[in-house]
Amino acid sequence: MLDIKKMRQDPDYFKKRLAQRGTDPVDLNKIFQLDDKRRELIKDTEELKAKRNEVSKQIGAAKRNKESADDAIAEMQAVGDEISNIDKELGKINHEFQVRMAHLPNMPHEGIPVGPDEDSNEEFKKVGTIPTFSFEPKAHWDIAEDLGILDFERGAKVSGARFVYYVGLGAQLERAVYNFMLDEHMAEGYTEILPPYLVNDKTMYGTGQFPKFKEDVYQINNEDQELTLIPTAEVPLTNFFADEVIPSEDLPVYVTALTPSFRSEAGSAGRDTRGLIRMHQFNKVEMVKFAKPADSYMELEKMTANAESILQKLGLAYHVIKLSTGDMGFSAAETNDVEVWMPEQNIYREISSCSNTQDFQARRAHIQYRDENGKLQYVHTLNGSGLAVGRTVAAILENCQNEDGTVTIPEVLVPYFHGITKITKENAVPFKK
RNA sequence: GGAGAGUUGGCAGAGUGGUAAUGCAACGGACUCGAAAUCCGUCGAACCGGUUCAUACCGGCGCGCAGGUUCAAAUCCUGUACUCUCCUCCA
Repeated sequence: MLDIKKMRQDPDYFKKRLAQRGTDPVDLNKIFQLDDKRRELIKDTEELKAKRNEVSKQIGAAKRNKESADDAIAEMQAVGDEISNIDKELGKINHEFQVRMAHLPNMPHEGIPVGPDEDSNEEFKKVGTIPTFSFEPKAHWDIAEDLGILDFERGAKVSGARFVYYVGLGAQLERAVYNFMLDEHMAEGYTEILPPYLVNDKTMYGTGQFPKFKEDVYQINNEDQELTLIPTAEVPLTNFFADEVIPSEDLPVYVTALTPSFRSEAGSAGRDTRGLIRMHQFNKVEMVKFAKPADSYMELEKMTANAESILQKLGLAYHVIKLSTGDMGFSAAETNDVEVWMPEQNIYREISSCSNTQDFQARRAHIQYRDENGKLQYVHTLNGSGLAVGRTVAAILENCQNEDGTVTIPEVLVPYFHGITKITKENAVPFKK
């Protein structure tokens, strides 16, 4: 949620910057109109309420003295009607104002690339050596199905498209990868959390998924209760401190969690239909930070480095790009995407997205701290994947494949993989005799 | 799932229709070499609107939340969330 007071001070700047993310300036004009009307009505009703409070006090005094107050009461009846009329209209205006405000995306941070879509993103870092193969590298789904460690057919049988079974060393590899990631983040000062996977609407609103992006999620209706399957651990992690004041000596707070993420992928029909890249359910290790405003951009760089460090230790090539105004998510002010090299397609694929939302989510979820003067301020919240686990497994399978169809396990994962160094047809699925 | 109790300021805690006692804490001052104790004073979150460069001041709102009744609601009515206790069930 943006700050209407700041918007009022420089409407043209807000119009210009939000237009760069695709918001029609007409929407802003409507909001400013509503804000004017709103404040006018507030002034009117508050004046009447002040009068009513005044006279009611006199009525009270008169009654105590056993004097008649009938005239004043009659007068206040009329005032009361007027108040309730104005309040009714104010309620409508306010509601529309709030709804429109809630649909406005965050302001882009100064200095990030300006452009309508992903073509304007800027690569600013390239790390690792892109592997070369003496044979034609296979896609991870072919490698995995040949080994029997991923079963997309049975996933479809039991749940539908974009669901999968990990089997044997496939399941163990997934577990090795996320345990490795969690340990790495803990060493960097993150506190591990195991959050709820079902959250209420208020929580979804707090991080900015609602009201605008309801079609992207799975919802559960159980009698009178409506809950949403989390599309990312960012939602329960960021809302951990919702409606709270974080003691300033605790800042910055770093938390991390492994959770499944559930996404309906409405609108992605036909994209990435094979493999682990785009599933309705996938595991992700998420990092979330609560920071003082002055530190938040330094924290964003550190968080991006935490995500990168996982790939470095796994020996995977990647690059980092700064998302343009047109490609950023709704709540973000600035976003770094980390993309890992996928040999079969010969492209980098997103494996982490690290964002600073500044006070955008904190305003929605009411997450504050006290500054040096004891005044309440909104914290800045950051979130980033560290990393998408399924996509990491896919990247390992493709980058570490051998000509004979086996997969060599990155050294750092071996201790997390019961000492196994290679997935072969023989050890992949223990029940296969 | 059933029954009961509760939710008031940073904390404790009164308040059954007349506009939020009191105590602690906090802040300022006096006393003191300084501190403690004591005394005096200030302060009732956050939020919203207005005047102001700002400090500040005025007003609204404010007793879990949302409605309702009333000239007036912490107080009465309806709904609802959460916490606690007991019973029941359960991995």
